[in-house]
Amino acid sequence: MSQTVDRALSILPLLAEGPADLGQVADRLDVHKSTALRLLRTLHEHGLVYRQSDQRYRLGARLFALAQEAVENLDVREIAHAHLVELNEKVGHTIHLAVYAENEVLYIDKVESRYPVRMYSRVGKPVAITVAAVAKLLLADLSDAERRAIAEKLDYPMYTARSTPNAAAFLRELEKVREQGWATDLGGHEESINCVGAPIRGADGRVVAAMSVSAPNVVVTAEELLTLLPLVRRTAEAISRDYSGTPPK
Amino acid sequence: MSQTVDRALSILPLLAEGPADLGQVADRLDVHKSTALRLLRTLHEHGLVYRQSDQRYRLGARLFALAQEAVENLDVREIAHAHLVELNEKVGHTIHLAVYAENEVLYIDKVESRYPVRMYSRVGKPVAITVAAVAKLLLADLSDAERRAIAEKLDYPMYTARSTPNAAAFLRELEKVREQGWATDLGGHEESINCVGAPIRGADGRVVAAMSVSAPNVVVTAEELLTLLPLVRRTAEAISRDYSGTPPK
DNA sequence: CAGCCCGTTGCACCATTTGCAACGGTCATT
DNA sequence: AATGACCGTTGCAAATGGTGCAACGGGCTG
Repeated sequence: MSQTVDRALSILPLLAEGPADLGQVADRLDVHKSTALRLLRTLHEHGLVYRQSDQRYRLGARLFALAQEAVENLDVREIAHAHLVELNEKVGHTIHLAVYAENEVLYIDKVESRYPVRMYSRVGKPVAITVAAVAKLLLADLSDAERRAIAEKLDYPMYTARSTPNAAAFLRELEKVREQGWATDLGGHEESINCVGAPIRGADGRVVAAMSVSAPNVVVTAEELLTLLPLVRRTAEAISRDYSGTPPK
Repeated sequence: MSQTVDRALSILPLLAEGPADLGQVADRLDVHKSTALRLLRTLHEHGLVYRQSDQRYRLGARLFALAQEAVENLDVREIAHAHLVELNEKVGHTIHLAVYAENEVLYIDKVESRYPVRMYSRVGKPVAITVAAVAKLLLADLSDAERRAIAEKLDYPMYTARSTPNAAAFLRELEKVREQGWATDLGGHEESINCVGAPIRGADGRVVAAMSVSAPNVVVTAEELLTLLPLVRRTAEAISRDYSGTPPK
């Protein structure tokens, strides 16, 4: 809608591919060098772009700060965190929290091992959306039409032999997840890793986030992991209650 | 330099503070609502901004993708990664890799436990710059003037009793690190956690990155951790050699 | 030393953006 | 129910701000 801003922002994904010099940026944008220069300068002032020693431009550090802050003020995350830590203390395994936004599934919190180090793993990346338990939970809640539309647009990489192979299988899986109210990923992403997950719902019953417990085969078998399901579900429900408890002020 | 882009980008840090509606954005930018609307729309199209159900705007998911990709094509990171994994297999503890850019110290890689999950911990945040071993290494390499300028601008939060208390102490510590060519953080950030770190240098001898090994007291004492120093330094040197080996093409 | 390439600057023109005013919807008040 | 306030949205005319051009200067190569 705004040509100038549009051009400026187009520089970012371009630089995401790798550093580029002024000429390259101007070419790719199809504008005059002087125009590209001014846009880059503005981006630079805001720290979104950074000039390395060979004069080429690269993405800047401010992006991290922004991404970080974006995740920090997600209210679900804040409310859920204490519960996740508590669950982690009980079961010891890795806990993930994820949301669905704008066609992407994002991990927004993770609790691992004893000391709570936050990790935004693969954030923004094609997050194994076809196999991850949390992804299934989040997508399962969408309308029929949406699910189908998304399922068809996706790729179905065979991470392992147990990965979801195609759209039809994925839709069936989503249907199942929708009905049973929980989801698993049994070696669908990495052969030796299993997950169990449950949805977190807002006051209106819609799924606002999803959580999962992951553990490698060598520590607990898939069957043993499944015995944690009631606990996981109870935790998810506790978070849901907390979350819908105080109406958004 | 470009007013329109400047205004658009100013919206991002503004939204980082929390979601805001059109009116608030327009006020803060000191422009007409219709102007703010157009800017937000453009940001939205690029996925940097996202509209939540109550019509307010928040930071978008694309920011994560960009931050992710930004870190992915840092060449030091790529070169170092294999070495870090190898070291991790030997010592078992958590390994960090960090760089200094634009007045910030950023973690750009981490290897923890057996399966290599990447984590960008506290990326973009005030990274305990006054106590972390990697931060000391990176800052120690700056010029005298730069070090002093930075040291005076910093805050010195007392995370623990062993945190660096003030600028003078920090400068002394940097001097020491500079001379000995390695650094530690002995309970300066979290009481029970110690780190040893070493610098990674480019062909010109300047420090381009820093790495560290962290372990909790309960697993190894500080003295035991220090016995790893030669190994850490050798790894850092190996990375330095790899890094300066092929001149930037 | 000449030639080339790249980043940079000042300038004049005109496309783009801007603020305005007016519309329509939602919500709270009376 | 009706009124009024508030917020997001749109079309338009004015002019500000962005654009491409041409020219400069510095670094590198032949």
